[in-house]
Amino acid sequence: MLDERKLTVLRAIVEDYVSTTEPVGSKSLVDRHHFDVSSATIRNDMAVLEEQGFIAQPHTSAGRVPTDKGYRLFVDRLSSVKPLSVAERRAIETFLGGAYSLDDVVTRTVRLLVQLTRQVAVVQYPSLTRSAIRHIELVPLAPQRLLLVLITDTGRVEQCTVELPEPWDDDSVSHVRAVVNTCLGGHKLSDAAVMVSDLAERLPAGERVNANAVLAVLLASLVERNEEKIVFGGAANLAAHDFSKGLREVLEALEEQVVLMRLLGETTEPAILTVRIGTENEVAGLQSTSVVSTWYGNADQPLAKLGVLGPTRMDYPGTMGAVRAVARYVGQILAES
Amino acid sequence: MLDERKLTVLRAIVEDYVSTTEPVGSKSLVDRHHFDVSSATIRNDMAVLEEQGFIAQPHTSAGRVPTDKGYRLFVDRLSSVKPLSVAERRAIETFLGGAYSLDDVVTRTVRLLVQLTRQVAVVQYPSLTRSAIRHIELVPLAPQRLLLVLITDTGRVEQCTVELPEPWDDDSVSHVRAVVNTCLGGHKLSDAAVMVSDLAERLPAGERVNANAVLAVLLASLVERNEEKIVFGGAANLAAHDFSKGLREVLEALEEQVVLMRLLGETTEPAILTVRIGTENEVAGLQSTSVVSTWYGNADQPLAKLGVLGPTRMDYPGTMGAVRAVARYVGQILAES
DNA sequence: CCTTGGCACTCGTAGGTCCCGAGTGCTAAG
DNA sequence: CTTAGCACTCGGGACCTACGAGTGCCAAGG
Repeated sequence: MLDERKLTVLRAIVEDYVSTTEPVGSKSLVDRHHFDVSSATIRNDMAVLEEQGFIAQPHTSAGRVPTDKGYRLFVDRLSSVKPLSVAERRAIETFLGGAYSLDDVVTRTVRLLVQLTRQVAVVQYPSLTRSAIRHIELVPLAPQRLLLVLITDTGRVEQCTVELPEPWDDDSVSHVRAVVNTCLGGHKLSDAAVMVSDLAERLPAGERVNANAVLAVLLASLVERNEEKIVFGGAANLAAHDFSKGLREVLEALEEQVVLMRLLGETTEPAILTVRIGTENEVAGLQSTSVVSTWYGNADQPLAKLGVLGPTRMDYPGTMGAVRAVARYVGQILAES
Repeated sequence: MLDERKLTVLRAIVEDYVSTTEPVGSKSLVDRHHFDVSSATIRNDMAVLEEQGFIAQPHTSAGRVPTDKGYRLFVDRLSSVKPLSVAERRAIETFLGGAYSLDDVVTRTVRLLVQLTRQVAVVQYPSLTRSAIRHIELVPLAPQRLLLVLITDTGRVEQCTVELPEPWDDDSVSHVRAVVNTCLGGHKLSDAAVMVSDLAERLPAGERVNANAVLAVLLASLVERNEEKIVFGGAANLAAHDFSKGLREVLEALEEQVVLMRLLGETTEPAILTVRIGTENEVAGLQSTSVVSTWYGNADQPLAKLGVLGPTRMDYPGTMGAVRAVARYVGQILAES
């Protein structure tokens, strides 16, 4: 139903519109891309494309603009991910290589994506439950209060104060700390729950009450509350693309943790780029934006997701290239540490 | 040179303009505030106020708008900080009371300020150098690499990986950890530098090389790099106030750590509210905004600064009230833990 | 010297009209 | 199926006008 040329026309429309921001007409189309047919023929093709819902005209007598469905077809069949230049790759490598902690890696990743795509970047911290316990530290604050610090193998450091049912001396704390670390160290946080009963048996009765309180907080509050940690950057780039009215709406959505999570939530398989275009996006207020996202981490062990958000009129091949490249490097960097 | 009534007129102009967003004329002024003089008299007063540079007219024949100088006079002499309502105070108390970690306190503080003022909130983490060392943890990652975790009495937890000149076994690590903590624990980070030489003497020669590497990183990199940590929120509120052109500029500035720091940098004395209006602000790109900021922490021991940023046309008394109240509660919350 | 009513003047905004041109759809011929 | 030709549409810019809020000034009165 759509012959080769019509697809080429659609691709040309998308490319022109993305680069000029203006509805593209049949005439300028034949000029810019040297089609060997006349503008009238292109007009006929465009009529068909419009009938099928791939393009639309904003005003009766203006050029055509791609619809979400049109972008979808473009992304699926008419374009390929654009690899980064050598210079860009080297820039990523050196920039991310200089990171000295997980926080730093994440912050730099956001800035990198913002820089490369000139859009909004969203990066999730490695999932807690998918991480393994590297160390658990208990720092006494008061007789019945201590600071619980969890360090994972992915570099996350989460803290939480715990109120104890009974007073505790330093020796008990040290002992429990040692036992907890030998028992749970190296295990995934998602598996830790089942090992707790086992752990309690190794402790003298006098230490169990408090130890249980600590473990309860560790598994219930600390992990649950911090499981999803996510940051974004590049909001200034939204102001450039004229979002007409929606800017405030978009900014509001971005500042909601929950929304950000849902934004990346649909990212399905690891190592695959997910693209959600306009209304495909379920989040209200972001239906005039597109999201390109993917997992990062080792192929066999995905850690979390990252992505880029911009107007539906975005450079998909370029954005996809940047997201893919950055995700790979981040996975690499984190695997080393 | 400015009699009582002229000041009242200025106050009325500021208040009207802030609430209506529209230039205010002599006629509407006498209506809204029941002056017992005619509009002609007010006009004369306004002419004087304009001559002195406190107000200006956007177009030849429009009402008057306060200048930065006008706002300055208003803040200094014509208004007083507006205390929060009882309901608001209670809301602050319960909301901040539920925080379980420093990160959480800071995040909640930002959201609170955004909520209360409907503007942009900026909150600094407690200064590292002003904090005392509560605990230092060394987690071996590899024979020649370990993770250094610093926990301060203000609840900050900073991490950093350290490359060691020589391989280290677990016993050495434990020993050094113990010595470091007994020597440095409880001392201010700003004082820690001088104690390091003392510390080295307590260690066997074989452990000194690595211990020195760790301490160097602790004092040089970790503290320095993270000394200033600062977050903001409420960017969506900028979109509401029409910043005409400058929105992008403002957003860009806010995303720069350095700029944020300079923004609060001028906040002078603890317990005093600092207000910087429009061009008083040195940061380029934020010269059409005002900043209300203050220190938080105990009166005798300020921890860091927080503030609110908005258009010069802002509700100063209300904003100042919110900033002051929130700063007090945050100081209180952090003092407890 | 301050206040006030009166009045002419300014000028930005809103609404209306006109024209241009890009872009379209249709038709008839190749 | 392609193409040239042509009538048609309609958004946007240029231009104009009327309106009215708001001003500055002046001369008279307290």
